[in-house]
Amino acid sequence: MPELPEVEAIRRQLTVSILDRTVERVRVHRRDVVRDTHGRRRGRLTDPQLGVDRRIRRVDRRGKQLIIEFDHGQGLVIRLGMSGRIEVGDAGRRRSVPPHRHLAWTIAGGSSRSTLRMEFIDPRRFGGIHLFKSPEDRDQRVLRNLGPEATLIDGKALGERLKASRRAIKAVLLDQQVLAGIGNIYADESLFRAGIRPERPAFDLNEQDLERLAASIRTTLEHAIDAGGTTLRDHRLPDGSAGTFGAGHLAYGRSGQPCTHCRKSMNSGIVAGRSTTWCEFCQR
DNA sequence: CTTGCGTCCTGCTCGC
DNA sequence: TGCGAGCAGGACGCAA
Repeated sequence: MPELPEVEAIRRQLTVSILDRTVERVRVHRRDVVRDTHGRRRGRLTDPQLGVDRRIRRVDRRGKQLIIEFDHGQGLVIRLGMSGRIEVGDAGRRRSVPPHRHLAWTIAGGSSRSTLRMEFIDPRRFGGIHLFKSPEDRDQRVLRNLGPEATLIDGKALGERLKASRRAIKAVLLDQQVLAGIGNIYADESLFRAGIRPERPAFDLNEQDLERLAASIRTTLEHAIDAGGTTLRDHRLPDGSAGTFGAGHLAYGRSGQPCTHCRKSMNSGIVAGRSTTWCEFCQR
């Protein structure tokens, strides 16, 4: 589930807990979730690559990927896939090991703070961790094909990205090369809020449509970030709390329920190969 | 260039 | 109550 808002909410919490702290050790419980700098799943993994004895100097995000950079320039690009999450807690506190925990970092607390444990957990394993050896390596290799951040898009830039595409607008919004960060939930939410049908060909949108769509993408994502994202099932913030934006959904998951605008029943079907919910009357 | 499909996985929900 | 089918936030690769 993690789309941009979920990952950004995770990033903000992580910044508070782990930024500027030093990694003491790492345990790899499932090495095939990690891709080394050659993109291989079974290459050698070394402590320095995973940040041991290094200070965490940046916690960033690009689209749906979380980025942790250490003070020697190496770092991790974490993709959460469908079911991935990052958990951070007090290392001293004993508790049962969560199932599907693939990596665990122990992070020093410094003079007056407690030692932390940060874990990567991903039951379905659609997610994974890509190692990079420098910020340039990260941008050129791991994050190469990502479009501009969805939070920053405006109507003009969106129009340029769509060009004369005949693809359904929803398919285009889901394409990370066009726009980075939108997934199935926020595609439906943004299109509903902009009053645009998901199956409409991208080239059919005029300037005004594009402005409305770009604006609804930005505001929908902002509100979702502030709510900690949407927790349908798996998404959790690092401290274990859930995102509450689900209560604010106007489209996603509301099939058969009344449209919040015209009160008629919301439609659903498959668009761009994904389950899609929209209002037949309010979206044109 | 497109779309449409299957694939990678686990686990939850629904209908019989 | 039990069991299997279907479906899920994502992203690839392949065939047509």
